[in-house]
Amino acid sequence: MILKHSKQRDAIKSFLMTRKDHPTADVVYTNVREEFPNISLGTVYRNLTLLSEIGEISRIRVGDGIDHFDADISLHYHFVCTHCGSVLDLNMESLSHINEIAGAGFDGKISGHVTYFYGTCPKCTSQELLS
Amino acid sequence: MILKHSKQRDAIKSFLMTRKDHPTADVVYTNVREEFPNISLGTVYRNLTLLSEIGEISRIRVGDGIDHFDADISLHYHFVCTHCGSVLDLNMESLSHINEIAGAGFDGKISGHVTYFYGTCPKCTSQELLS
DNA sequence: TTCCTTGCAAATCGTTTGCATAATG
DNA sequence: CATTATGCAAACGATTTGCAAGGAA
Repeated sequence: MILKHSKQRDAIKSFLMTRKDHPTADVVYTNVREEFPNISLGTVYRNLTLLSEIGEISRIRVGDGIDHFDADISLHYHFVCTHCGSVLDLNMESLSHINEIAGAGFDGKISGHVTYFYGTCPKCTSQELLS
Repeated sequence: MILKHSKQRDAIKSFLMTRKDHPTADVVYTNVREEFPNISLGTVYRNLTLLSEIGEISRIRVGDGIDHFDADISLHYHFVCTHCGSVLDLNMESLSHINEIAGAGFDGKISGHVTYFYGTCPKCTSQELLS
C-alpha cells in the first residue's frame, strides 16, 4: 500500500498539531469542515486510523469509550478529569521500570504498558474550593 | 434504590466467580443461558453494570473496545496478549507509588491510575519458539 | 492509466433503554 | 401492594465499510 498525497489528510494532521487537548474524531471533523466543508466523517476516521497506524499520531483510550487523538507522539502520560472529562498531558518521568515489576513473576513477555491517571484537574480543583 | 433478589443476577455472579479469564458480556450471556434459556442480553448488561456499580465485580477495559468483567475485585493488574487477545491476571506488587510520581509536577489531584500490560502470553510465547 | 482517496450512505458492534409483564419483599 | 427486575425489541453512539466517482503519481 503506497500512500498518495491528500489535502484532507494534511488538514487533519495540521489541525491535530494545533491542539494539545486530544480531540475526538468528531471534534476533528467539525473543525476540519471549516476548511473542507464536504469532508465526510468516514474520511476523518480513515485518516486518523491511517495516521496512527504509520505512527504519525497516536490514538488514546482513556476509558470513556471514545477515542482521542494526539499529534504529540513523544512518550508521555495522560490525566483524565473525572469531573469535566478533559484529557491533559502529564509531565513526568518514564515508568518503564513497571514493566520489569510486572514481568518478575510472569512467564510471558511484557513488551509495554498502558497507563493513565485520573482525579480532579487543576481547573475543577480550584472550583471545588469555592463551593 | 433498594435491591431485590433475582435468580438471574445470582447466576451471572456465580458464573463470573467460576472463571478467571475475564469474560465479556456476550460470553456471560451465552453461558448463563444454559441455566436460564430465556435470559436476555439486556438483563445480562443491566446486572453486570449494577454489580460493578455496587462493587461486587469489576469492569475491565483493555483497549479492545469490549468490556470484560471480573469477579475478583482485589487490587491487581492485567495483561493482554497482543497475539491471542487473552486477558490474564498479574501477580505483582501495587504500583501506587506512580500516583506520587504523576502528581509531582501536576496542579490537580491524582486519585488513581489505570494500568495494564501487553505483550506475548506464556502460551503464545512457547508457540513462537516452535516456529 | 493505475490505484489510492474521497463522499455518501448503509452497516456493524457493543451497549443502553422504553415498555409491558413478572417476580420480590 | 409497592417497587424492582425481566424479556423483548428498538434505539444508540462510535466506528467501519462498500461502492462509484475523483484525484494523485
